[in-house]
Amino acid sequence: MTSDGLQVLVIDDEVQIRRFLRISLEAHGYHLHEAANGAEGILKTAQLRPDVIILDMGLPDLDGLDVLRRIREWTKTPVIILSVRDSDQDKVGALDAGADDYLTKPFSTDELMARIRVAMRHTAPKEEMLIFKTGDLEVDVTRRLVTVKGEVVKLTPTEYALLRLMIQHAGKVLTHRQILREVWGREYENETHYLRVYFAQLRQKIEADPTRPSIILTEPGIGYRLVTH
Amino acid sequence: MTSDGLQVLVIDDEVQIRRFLRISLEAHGYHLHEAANGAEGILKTAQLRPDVIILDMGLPDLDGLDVLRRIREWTKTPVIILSVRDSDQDKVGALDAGADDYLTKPFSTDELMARIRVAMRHTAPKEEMLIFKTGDLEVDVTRRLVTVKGEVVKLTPTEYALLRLMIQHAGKVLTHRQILREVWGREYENETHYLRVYFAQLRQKIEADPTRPSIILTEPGIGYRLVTH
DNA sequence: CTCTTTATTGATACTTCCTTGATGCACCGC
DNA sequence: GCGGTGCATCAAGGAAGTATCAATAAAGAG
Repeated sequence: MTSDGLQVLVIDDEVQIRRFLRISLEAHGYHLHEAANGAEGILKTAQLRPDVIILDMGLPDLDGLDVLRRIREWTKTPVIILSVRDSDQDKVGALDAGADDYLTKPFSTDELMARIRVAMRHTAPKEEMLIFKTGDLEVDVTRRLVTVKGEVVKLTPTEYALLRLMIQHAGKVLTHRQILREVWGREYENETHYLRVYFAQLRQKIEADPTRPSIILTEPGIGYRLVTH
Repeated sequence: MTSDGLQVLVIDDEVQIRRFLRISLEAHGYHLHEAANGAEGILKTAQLRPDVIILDMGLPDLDGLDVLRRIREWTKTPVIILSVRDSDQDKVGALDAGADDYLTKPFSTDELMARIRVAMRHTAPKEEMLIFKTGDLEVDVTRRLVTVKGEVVKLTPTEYALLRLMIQHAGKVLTHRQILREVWGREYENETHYLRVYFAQLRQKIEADPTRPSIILTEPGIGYRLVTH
């Protein structure tokens, strides 16, 4: 379970609860933000775009339900309610107002963590097609598929890493040093011969006329550059 | 809130509970289906494609968790767990196995209804691939049935898990690491030898010419890819 | 418990890729 | 011209990765 970098916003006025949640959440690899009242919670939701919101119903300024409704006006970010109130009315009201879950205090850390994971699952991982194109070359980064004029081209791991790096910095000149460091590692910084060999191989595979490169250009004495059309 | 025509499948062996739920759910406009044990539940899930499943953990034939896992092999239909057990372990186990919610008996009708509505909100209107085809290969994930040129092929549990993973990410390259982590577990991440053995076996069973694979391709130094024709 | 199936481990032949050196070309200053 | 520098290309040997067979250990069915 890799929860690294996932942002959680806790909206709760009680310092102890926030501290408690900070310890638990950070132990599980989440990144935590805090808001001590409803207005701040709404503001930070808009600013930070968290992946999950944990909302206490008992806030000093606004009613928890109002906060939830304000948030639901423009985002579907999962909201997990914490509350001391255990009545059906409260639960149904919150859930129908757009909450994704409702936990009654006192709650167990493990259960909260599990329910956060459930909420995370519901945020659909938007799988966008990352396809880079220039001239006849097409690189589908999500599938690791390279085609030239529609024909699939087989690249070795190193060749692909090289092309990938050039695409990542398309248009910019990358120095010999930078390329060697990124693809081979710091200790290969002076092996400029590798570059000659591999750029030659790469051009052989992706350039229409390898002797007259149109995609990856040589910047003599500096490095290489992948052009964007 | 129009819940007309929405299909709910209740998997529970207790007649009283089923009757109770029938009354409550039909009063709210849902259409209810019943299954009295785990096997029937799995079968009806595949046949009826309900919009929500209510699953009791205490079934006569199978463990509720096993039923959940079987269902989760091929569909993301929301599952709400009912259970007499209230421990963190049970809750966390079920939620991490793919459940969307967990209610402890006795529960209130209103809360269950509200949580069903939440589950309904989460149903993404997305097309699921229940039978995967490529070339001569056909895999029915709801029945765990694999055929090549119409002939049924017997796969071991591990072989099937491997094939299913590849299908789930059809077209993409899966790294050795990813495959090992998903099929065998995190602690097997470096046992690349397993991949060799099992992909060889799998190809023996599903490829027309195992020496010249056309379905599962090797990406040397990276991993494997299942092609989509 | 015995028999059957499946998982794991080892050995070996094979393929692909990386690394390295040799060679030729182009450009520049002297 | 001449020698130097940087770049492109080719090819060979070794290193790393892969396919396959087979034997043993472990797990599951009856």
